[in-house]
Amino acid sequence: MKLPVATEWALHCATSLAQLEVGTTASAADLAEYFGLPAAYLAKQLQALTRAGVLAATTGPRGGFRLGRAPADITLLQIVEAVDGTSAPYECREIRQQGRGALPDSWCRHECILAVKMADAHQAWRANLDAVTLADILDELPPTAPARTRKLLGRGPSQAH
Amino acid sequence: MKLPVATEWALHCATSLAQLEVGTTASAADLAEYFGLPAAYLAKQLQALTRAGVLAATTGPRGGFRLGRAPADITLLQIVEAVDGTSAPYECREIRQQGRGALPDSWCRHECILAVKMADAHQAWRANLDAVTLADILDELPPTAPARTRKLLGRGPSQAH
DNA sequence: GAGGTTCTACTCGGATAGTTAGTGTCCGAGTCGCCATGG
DNA sequence: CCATGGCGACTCGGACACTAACTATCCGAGTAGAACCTC
Repeated sequence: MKLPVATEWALHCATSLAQLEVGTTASAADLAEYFGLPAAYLAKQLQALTRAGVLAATTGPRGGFRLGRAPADITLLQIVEAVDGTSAPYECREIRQQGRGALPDSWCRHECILAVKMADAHQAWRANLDAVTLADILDELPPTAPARTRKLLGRGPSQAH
Repeated sequence: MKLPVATEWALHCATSLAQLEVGTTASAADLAEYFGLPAAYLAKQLQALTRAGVLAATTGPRGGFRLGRAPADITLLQIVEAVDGTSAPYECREIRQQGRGALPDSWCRHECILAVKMADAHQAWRANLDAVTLADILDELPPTAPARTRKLLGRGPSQAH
C-alpha cells in the first residue's frame, strides 16, 4: 500500500495556491520550479486536481492554476483522492466462494466480515483526512508564510497601465 | 494506494487456520486448493506471516502451518502488515526544502504539517485494524463454520497405531 | 516380535522470470496579450 | 491620439516510452514418517 509520490506534490501545490491573493494564478512551470519538480508530470497531476474541482485552470498568457473553491471547502481527502483515485485499497474478490472450500450461497448473504472490517478502517482513514481543510492547514503556518509565498510564486492578473 | 491481492489470501488463511483444532496443521498446498489459489505464491505469503510470528511452520510429512499465537492475540493489522510491510503509504520527501521556494531550516524545525495530518490518518487506519482480533472474527462466523472447515481442511497430527 | 537403520516422500524456504501500475516525457489545440497599422 | 486587426507566445490537455513493484513460478535443503532388515 503506497501512495503516489505526486500526492505530496498535490498537497503542497494546493497549500501554496491557497496562500495567493484571489484572482492570482501560478502556472505548472512556476510551481515545478518552486518545488524543484518535473514540470510535465506535475502538470499531469494538476490536471487531475482540476478535473476534481479542487483547482481551476486558465489557459493563455498570464493564465495558470488557482483554487477552485474556498480553502475551507477543500479537504485533504479531496486532494488525495484526486491524484490517487477513489477506489479502496482492499478489494474483496470473494475467494471464500472459490476452490474446494467454496461456501454455499446461503452463507454469503452478508458481506464477508473481513471485507467489512477492512472497509471500516478505510472509512476511518477517509474521515480523518476529510476533517482537515486547507483553511485548517493555513492556520498552522507561520504568519509570515503567505507573504513569502506570494513574493516567490504569485503572479497577479493583468495590471498594466 | 492499493493493497496486494495476497492480503485477502492472508486474512482468509489465518481465519481458517484459527478454526482448526490446536495441534492441527494445513500445508500451503492444502490452503491453495481450499481457496483455489496459486500454491507457490500463496506459500510465499505464508512465509511472510511466519516471519511475523502470526503463523508457525512445521516441515516434513504431516507438517504445515498453524497459528503462531492465540487468536485473541492476533490482530488484522499484524496480518496485513506482515504481507504488505509496515511502511506508511504517504512518504514525506521534504519538497518544501527543495527548488526555488525552499524554506529555510529555521522554518522546518517542526515536521511538515501535511505529513503530520497524513500520518494521523494512517494511524487511525492502523488503530482500527489493530482493534480487531481473529477471535473477534471467529465470533462473527456461523456456529457451524469451524466444524465444516475442520472437515474440509484440517489434518490432525500423527494418529497412527 | 522388537529395535534400529535406511529410505522415501513430503514440507517449507529462498532465488528466478513475467505483467500491471506508476513515473516521466513529448507534442498539439486553444487562448490571451501585445504590437503594428490605419483612421 | 485612439480603435482595430493580426500575430505571437504562453497556457493547458491528452497521447506515448520507461521503471519499479506485485504476481507467478521453479528448484533445493531439511525433516518426519514409514518400511525394511537384523537380532
